[in-house]
Amino acid sequence: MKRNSRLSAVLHALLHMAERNAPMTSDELATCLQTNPVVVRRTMAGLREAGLVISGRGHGGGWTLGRPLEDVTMRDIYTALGEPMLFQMGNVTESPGCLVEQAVNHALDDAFRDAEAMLIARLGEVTLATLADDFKRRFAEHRAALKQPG
Amino acid sequence: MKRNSRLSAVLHALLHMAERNAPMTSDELATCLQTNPVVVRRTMAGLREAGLVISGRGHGGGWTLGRPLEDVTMRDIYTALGEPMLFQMGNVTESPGCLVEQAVNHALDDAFRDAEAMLIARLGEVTLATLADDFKRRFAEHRAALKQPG
DNA sequence: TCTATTCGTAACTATTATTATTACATGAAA
DNA sequence: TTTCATGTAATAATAATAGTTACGAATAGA
Repeated sequence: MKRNSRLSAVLHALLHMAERNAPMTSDELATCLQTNPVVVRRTMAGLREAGLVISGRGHGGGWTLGRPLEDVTMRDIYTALGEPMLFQMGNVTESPGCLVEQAVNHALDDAFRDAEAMLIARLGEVTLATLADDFKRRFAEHRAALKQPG
Repeated sequence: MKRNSRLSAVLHALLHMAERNAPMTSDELATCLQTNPVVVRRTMAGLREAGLVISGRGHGGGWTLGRPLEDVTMRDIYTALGEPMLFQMGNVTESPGCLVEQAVNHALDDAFRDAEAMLIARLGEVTLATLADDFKRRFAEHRAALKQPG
């Protein structure tokens, strides 16, 4: 059931970075995300190009956020990742000669395009700050639950 | 770029069946869809269980539509296919212990769930008859273009 | 300068999901 | 009873993704 998880993985990484003042190394992030440091570098490369994160080499190097949490939406991240296909099901042929297939593709494209537009708009409404606040709320609840069990 | 194409393939197949009065064999459908007859049988099995198509064995056997075109929506087919995942990107962990990951998953789940609901609703609005009409329109246009070139 | 560290990236391997194929059993019609 | 066609399990091939190894380049500190 585990599919392309880059978007959620990246969000996860960025929030962990936000919790810190110092740069996080690819190794640390890889441990957080339960993956490989090279995969981290590969994924973060797109974000670096978009200015969302900054990387530094050598001693004290690693990954830092490049913009305030309020200024980065999930859509920005989606874009920086190269706008990967959101849908599992695509059309088979790009320019089908079969008119039956054209009719099918047209109907599906319409529906999928609208849903995708809606999804992307939603991604644009949520900033990293929103997510960080949600995390803090969960953290507070978690601590309260520990203090007052039962 | 070619992903799970079952929905479009099945629609394609059903419309070809609608154009005929006799049953179509798995081999014929496989040729239409540029795939393998066993894949056709496997895919159509779900539709048969849902009563959307009827299969017959032996001489004169093959696949026939089980309901009028007006009574079958794209959503019915989606359901008969076992409601496959529509989205490429899922969350990594189902019940993550990490609170950061919980916050991320929650936000993504919200957005994806809404988009999925919208898409499924749209699929429910389009019947096979709609698609067949669209095909006929395209066919008429195609013939007109052939008669009057330039 | 030398060394330890850390990213950057190419090349390769492993894993997983999907699709295709083979093989054979079952059922129906001529 | 022969021929045709589906039903389905088992297996192979393919493709997408993720993981690994290896090494170069840059940076900071001794």
